[in-house]
Amino acid sequence: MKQETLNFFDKVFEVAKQIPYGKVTSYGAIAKYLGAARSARMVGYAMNGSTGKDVPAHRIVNRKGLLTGKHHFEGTNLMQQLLESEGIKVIDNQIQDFETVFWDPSMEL
DNA sequence: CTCTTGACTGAGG
DNA sequence: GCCTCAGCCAAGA
Repeated sequence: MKQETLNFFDKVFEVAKQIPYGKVTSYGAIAKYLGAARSARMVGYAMNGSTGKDVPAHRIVNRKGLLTGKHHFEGTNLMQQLLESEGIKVIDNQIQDFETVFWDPSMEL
């Protein structure tokens, strides 16, 4: 399976889909796993097309555990609602116990 | 090809 | 610990 054949966006989606329930990760972690540690911005950029797909974009936050991408969701608190539904505590767009729920693809995969 | 934009990150003050 | 600046890279116009 040559992942090189996949577009950068597709790679991001594949990794995002592998994020376990009740866990979150950062753009940089995904980018690093894809071999593009400096392309964290691209990860988020790619997520623009995540809506409508099976990609749990709500599980992806920035390195601070802040829901920077919530503005790309339909509602104003939809992203937070989804995370809380998975047992992740979120207060004011900030994930609580971020280290506990953090999931690093380059570490687990 | 060049310029702009962006759901980021790390370093410096 | 917070704010600002610069670097990073890919896609779209």
